[in-house]
Amino acid sequence: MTEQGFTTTRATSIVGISYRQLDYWARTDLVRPSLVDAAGSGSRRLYSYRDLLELRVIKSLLDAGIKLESVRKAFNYMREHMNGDIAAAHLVISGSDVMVCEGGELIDVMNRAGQGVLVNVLALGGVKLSLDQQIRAQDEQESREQRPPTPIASRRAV
Amino acid sequence: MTEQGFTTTRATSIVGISYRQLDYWARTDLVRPSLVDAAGSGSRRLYSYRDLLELRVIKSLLDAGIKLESVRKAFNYMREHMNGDIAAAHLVISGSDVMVCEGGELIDVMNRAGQGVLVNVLALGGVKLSLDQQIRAQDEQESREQRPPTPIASRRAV
DNA sequence: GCTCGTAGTTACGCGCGTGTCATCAGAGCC
DNA sequence: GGCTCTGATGACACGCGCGTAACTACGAGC
Repeated sequence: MTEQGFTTTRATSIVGISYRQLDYWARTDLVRPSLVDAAGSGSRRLYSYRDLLELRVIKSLLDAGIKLESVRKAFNYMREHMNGDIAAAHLVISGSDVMVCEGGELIDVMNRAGQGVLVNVLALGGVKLSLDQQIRAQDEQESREQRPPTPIASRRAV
Repeated sequence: MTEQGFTTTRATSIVGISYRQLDYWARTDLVRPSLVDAAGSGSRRLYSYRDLLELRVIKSLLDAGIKLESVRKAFNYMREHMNGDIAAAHLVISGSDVMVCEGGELIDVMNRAGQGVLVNVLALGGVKLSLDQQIRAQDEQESREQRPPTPIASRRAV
């Protein structure tokens, strides 16, 4: 199921960002497609599920009002310190520090917030859930659009 | 003590931002000096202690990588919902929601983070503390510079 | 080999400041 | 009062980051 990888257009609609934004992020090394990278005009990028997860996390951070510059720093760190089990972890950003930690350590982190430093917390499990949900929704919609003949008419309505 | 209000230059050195930044914030209505606002070229702004507190909070948010746009929204809300006892409160920003709440409710907030939404937490007490500390430090330095004769020589060194 | 869709590229806009200079209020001096 | 001196405000142009619009170029699949 879910054929190998995601094209840029599928990625944009699943993650909820524009093509230009995704393109810009790829060019500026924020998230490069890990399956197939672009190789000159006319080639096609191909994103992995993991890539989508990262893209979704980034979108969450941006939506929460974090500057892209901070996001870049956070991901430079995250890429080195993530060993698989994303689901239960929390991403914590505090000033220039970034951490990925489990629920228990969270209380710890909150104490650091006492010093007058702002702390950002994002549960990665929740992000993964909503991403999966979105992928399923898109799959359904696509098969609904392709199987019943309802042919060109619906396309022209746009 | 601490004569009535703070001039812009004192405010910048206490809060730790540039004059142009403070000026920009005043012009764009982020933080206006509540004691004396500018009244044409040549006039002088005068900031209250409360203003400095706000400025410091804003700096904390920016240092943590929050976009100024989000900061503006947060303050529009905060100004309506702050009734004095800042010390024990936490400022919480989550997506487009802003809250000011006490320690107990924090656990509650952390649960919201489970949904895959990012949560920003800032302890206002800590901010106040470090602000007071900074003001004292500046006061001391100033009296050290003015009392002992060590006259023009030290100024020329610049 | 032709079309379609994606990548590449350039110019542009907006937000957030910064550099710079003219302008002007107020303090101090005469 | 009139004068200069100081230093803050106003204003305007500019730079950087983050995209977007619009157009070109090119590869893949029919």
